[in-house]
Amino acid sequence: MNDKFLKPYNPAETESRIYKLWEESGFFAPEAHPSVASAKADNPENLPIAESSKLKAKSFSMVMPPPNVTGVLHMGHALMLTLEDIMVRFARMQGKKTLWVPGTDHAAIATQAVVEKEIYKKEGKNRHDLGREEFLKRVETFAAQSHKTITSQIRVMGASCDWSREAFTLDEKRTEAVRSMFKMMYDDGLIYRGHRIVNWDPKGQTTISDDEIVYREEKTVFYYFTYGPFTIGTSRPETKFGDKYVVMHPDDTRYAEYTDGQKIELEWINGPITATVVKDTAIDMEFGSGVMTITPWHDTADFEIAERHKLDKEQIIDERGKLLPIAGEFAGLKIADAREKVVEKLRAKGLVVKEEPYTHNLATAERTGGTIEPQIKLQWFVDVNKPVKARGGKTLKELMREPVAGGKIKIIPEHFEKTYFHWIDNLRDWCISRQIWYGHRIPVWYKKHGIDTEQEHGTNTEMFVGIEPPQGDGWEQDPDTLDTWFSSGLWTFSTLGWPSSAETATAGKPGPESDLANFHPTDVLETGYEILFFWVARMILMSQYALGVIPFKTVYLHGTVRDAKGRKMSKSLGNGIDPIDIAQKFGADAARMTLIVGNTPGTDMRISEEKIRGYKHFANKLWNIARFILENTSSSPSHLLRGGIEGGEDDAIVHGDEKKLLDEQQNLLEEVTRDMEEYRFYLAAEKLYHYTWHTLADRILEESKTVLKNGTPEEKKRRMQFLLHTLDTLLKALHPFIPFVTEEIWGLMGNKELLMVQEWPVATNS
RNA sequence: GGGCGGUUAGCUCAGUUGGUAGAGCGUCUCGUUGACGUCGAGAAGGUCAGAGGUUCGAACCCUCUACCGCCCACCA
Repeated sequence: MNDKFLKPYNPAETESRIYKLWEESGFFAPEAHPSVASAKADNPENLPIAESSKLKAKSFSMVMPPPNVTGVLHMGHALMLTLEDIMVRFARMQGKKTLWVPGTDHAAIATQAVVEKEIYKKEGKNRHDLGREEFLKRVETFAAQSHKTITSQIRVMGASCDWSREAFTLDEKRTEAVRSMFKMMYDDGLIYRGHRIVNWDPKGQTTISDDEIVYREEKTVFYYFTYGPFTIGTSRPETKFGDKYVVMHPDDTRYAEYTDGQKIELEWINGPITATVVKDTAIDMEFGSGVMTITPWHDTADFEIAERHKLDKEQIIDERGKLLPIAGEFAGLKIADAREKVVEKLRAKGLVVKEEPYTHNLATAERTGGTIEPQIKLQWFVDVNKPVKARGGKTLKELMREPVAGGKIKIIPEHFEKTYFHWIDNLRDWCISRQIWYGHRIPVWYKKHGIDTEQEHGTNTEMFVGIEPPQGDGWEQDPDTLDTWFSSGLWTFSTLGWPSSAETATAGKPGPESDLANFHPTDVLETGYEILFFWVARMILMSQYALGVIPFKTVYLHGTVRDAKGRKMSKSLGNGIDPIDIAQKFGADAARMTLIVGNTPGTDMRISEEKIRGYKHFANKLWNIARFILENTSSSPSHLLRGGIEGGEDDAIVHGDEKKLLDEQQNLLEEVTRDMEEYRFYLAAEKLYHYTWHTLADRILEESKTVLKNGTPEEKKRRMQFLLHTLDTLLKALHPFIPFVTEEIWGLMGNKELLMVQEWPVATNS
């Protein structure tokens, strides 16, 4: 027996050494990367398991949700890595050709916001002070540093991913993919440019998507003003300057005497105006006075009414949140200041009817906290309702909905499918342009042939959409960048060689030897439920559209990791538990076990250091079990003892007590295997934990003490065979969950091959 | 306003197709230092949120109610 067993298990001394061993073995890579002829990554056929397994031809693939290069990993990442690594190690031990592609996400707006904040804090400068080029340099430096930290942290957690295929959402290959996709969608008429009302974040100076909005409850005042013969209600007096349409429901008997299109002279904020009556069913007769004026430039609902009736739209507020000249004496004022002053003036004019307290939800930007000010802007959109010829005339919405509705994609837990459908059914066109600098610049170039009347590009501008910049002089690239989810939507196939591998193929089918052919669709997509819409839906959209296939067969959604009190872990609360810290203190195995046991999919979980400490003890318990077994079997030649279990000349073990114990063990393993195949890792882990501690250690080892002391030579031998066999088996079964300590023990037992590529102890169907 | 989830032992949570409730931690008692930087044996502790229904039988299925949480939403 190795002397190491005389001391308690020491994860800190063990884990990094073991990871290195794995990484250098080349077994993380299922086969040579098409573009990398690394000596370490070209030996899949040497996988001991691949030789013997009937499942040799099967593959298992998964892409890692790329962590944002905004800093460091948190517990949520640790959970993700653990779950995925369990699936991957399980598949590998089943003899499947297993690929797990790691990567990181440039996370456009999130990363830019972090760097901007940092620069402002240190130097008091904003990005415009630095200029685009210099600023991007800073972001890239930060991202590179962050990338380095993150990839080393992924290793700490024990993730057995294929580093030879690592990707970044903003690297060269992914850029090619993004541009190809943009062009493809543009050529299909799915991407268009238009004046639409968008969510403008005055603080971040950019457009954001509907999904990046968070609503905050705000107490304000609801005003009733006299507007000619009407009383109108509003919570936003400062936008009312341009209001020249007064809208009511066509069925409202109170206003039956007014007709659609009727002109009315009335006194308003800055003097007399002519208002036009509009009848529209969007009006809620019950709310306020049943009459409102509209501000199409700064309100989504108003914009839609204006579109329906072809009304004029005027901008009242500028991009910085200040009033424009249309506001007369109030021009240049900030919204908050203007509000009071406008009310004051109206009050002086005797036009204020009443004021009442009012609570509503204020839209704010998730990243910057700025109050969203809707604006009409020229933006790029993805049309989700336009039939796609190449896909049988189905719309993107339908392409997203169908595979989930038809069961081709299974979401775990199932109830999220409802949420998914609800989201899709309410989906509007996706605004993909962002006025930020960090990200994929929109692959569109403009050339002016004259002066346009508008500040933006108009009819005198030629436009070029392509993968490479156009030839010739005078072309200028669109200054905007793409929504980060546009590039992450391609992740399942942009990481597997699309579009270049697709080009070499015929009839739209990827070349036979490419990663795309071998590994796409991927098997599982594992991620947090909070990005079901952002990401999962977009991946389905992109893959269904571009390749005509689903991106993955199963979506496993995990919950949020919370602190012991159930609060979200956050920097501002300072209640975060650093997974790397934990791994150093208790071992990555302990952290993994804590994150898995009892953690059902889609449900939030709480963790605390005490919990993790408990699982550190588990690793040590296993360590001592091994020590006991090795100590008590070392007197006999181990090859003799091991031979017995498989039958052979000496099949003593299948008799007597050991037979019962073996059956019990086999039943447990079959149950665990079923749990693994059906994604109940929380149960599998718990059952193995329980068996190890309370069946093997507490019961079997205790009984064995007597047998080994007082039994006949035959009984002793049988018992030793059983114990060694059990240790072998249990190490294999526990390996996906606690890979480090099991690999370490396995090695100390004198095994030459790595545990990570041993065959799973139970035959499986999948 | 719409949708979804939760409510099970002091705490954190399981309970896979309905068969009179389980784990971890904690608490209490006893025992252990020749596998165990400790471990073991045992104990206490739950009318499974409430009400009604289906069933031979319900934590689990159906209806309603209460409370908590989350997501979505353009009521000016």
